[in-house]
Amino acid sequence: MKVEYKLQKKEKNTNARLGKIIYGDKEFETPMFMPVGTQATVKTLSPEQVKECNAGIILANTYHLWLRPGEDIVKKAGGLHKFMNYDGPILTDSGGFQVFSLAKPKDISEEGVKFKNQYNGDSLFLTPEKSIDIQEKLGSDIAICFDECVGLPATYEYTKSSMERTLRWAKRCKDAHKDENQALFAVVQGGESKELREYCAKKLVEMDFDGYTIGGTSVGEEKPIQYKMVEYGVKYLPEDKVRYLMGVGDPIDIVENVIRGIDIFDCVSPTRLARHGHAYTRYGKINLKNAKFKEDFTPVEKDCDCYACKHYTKGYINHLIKSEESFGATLLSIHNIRYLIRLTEELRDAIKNDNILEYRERFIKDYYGEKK
RNA sequence: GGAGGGUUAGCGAAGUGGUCAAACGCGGCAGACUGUAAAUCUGUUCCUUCGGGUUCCAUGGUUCAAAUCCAUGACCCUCCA
Repeated sequence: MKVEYKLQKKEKNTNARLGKIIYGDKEFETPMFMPVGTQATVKTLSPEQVKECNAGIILANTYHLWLRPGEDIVKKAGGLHKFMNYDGPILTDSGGFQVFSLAKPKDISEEGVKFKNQYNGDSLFLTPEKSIDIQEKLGSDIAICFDECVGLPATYEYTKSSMERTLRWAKRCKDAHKDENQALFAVVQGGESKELREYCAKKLVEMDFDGYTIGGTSVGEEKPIQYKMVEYGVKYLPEDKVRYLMGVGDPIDIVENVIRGIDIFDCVSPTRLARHGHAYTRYGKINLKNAKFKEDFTPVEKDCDCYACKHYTKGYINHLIKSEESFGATLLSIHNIRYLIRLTEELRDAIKNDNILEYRERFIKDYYGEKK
């Protein structure tokens, strides 16, 4: 089902925006956080648990589902929604991040990117057309143009030529894309360069996509650089189209980038950190594996409304994580996802009240201040 | 009663004269993690006032030097009576 974006309100003092994603008869407010479910599952959670966190869109991955179980099988199953039993909107990433995380520079050509199947060693070749074909077969609601996510540091020359190729790939994706029920978003690249980011954004807007994403961040850059990349990327994007910052999910980064005009975020960290025993809290990140929590029979966060905080204690979760019981990862994933979604809910309120700068100040004081 | 084998750090287990404060695994204690090659990875784990000190069942011995060789004892395991 094709999603639609409506801008509702702009915050008075910043570029922050309140909007909504319309999905059939359902509506989801933005800014929003999308939980990541790479392999057609948000790791350790059932779709019911994901929804209980008040999640809207979730993200799945073209590359992984291409390799396993294969897009034809998902299609045969009735599409991604039926396959994984999720009736909310689903976005598929194009495999562009895997160009960064899995492929070597020599594997990338104008035509596409060579991969080695990690499960059986087969040679694989992903192209813009192939990525779109897979995403159409998967039946996601939002497809992403195949891009190259460039790691940092990178030379200006490489960043420029890669970005130009990403633009050509975006055109090929648009030409290949046929499914009218599926939205297609394009990725702004251009590394740390103002000139390249702005150029890329303008060119993509000329091609006219359903939404735009800022890519090439969350690759290990310093925070101020990330914020600049977003500012450059967002500047020439149309107001009536949704803006998604790919891979970003550190709480402070969500606050800072909402202020800069981002509507959607995704990040693996709430679920990965959960599996590794960490929890986000208003007063910073805590490691539930630490011995000091063994006899702490209070919830992870006392005023959190998530299932884990309503029913379980730090001491119990410490026990589960130390015993490698998967329920520990489930509880912390629920908490961390709910934490980030709650953060976006608070940011939406701040936009409604035109006091997002005050919100940021309070957030930083709490999150990075003296630990309680 | 006889014949073998064994006892090493919190646990399991290497090491069989010097390069051994002693591999490795587990456990413990910490740390990292940003469009998921990640329920993974890294550090650390006898004591220390960082000079050093005290270890490899116990005691005695051989040797310049012993976890390693010898003697005796304790305990454990297997087999034979």
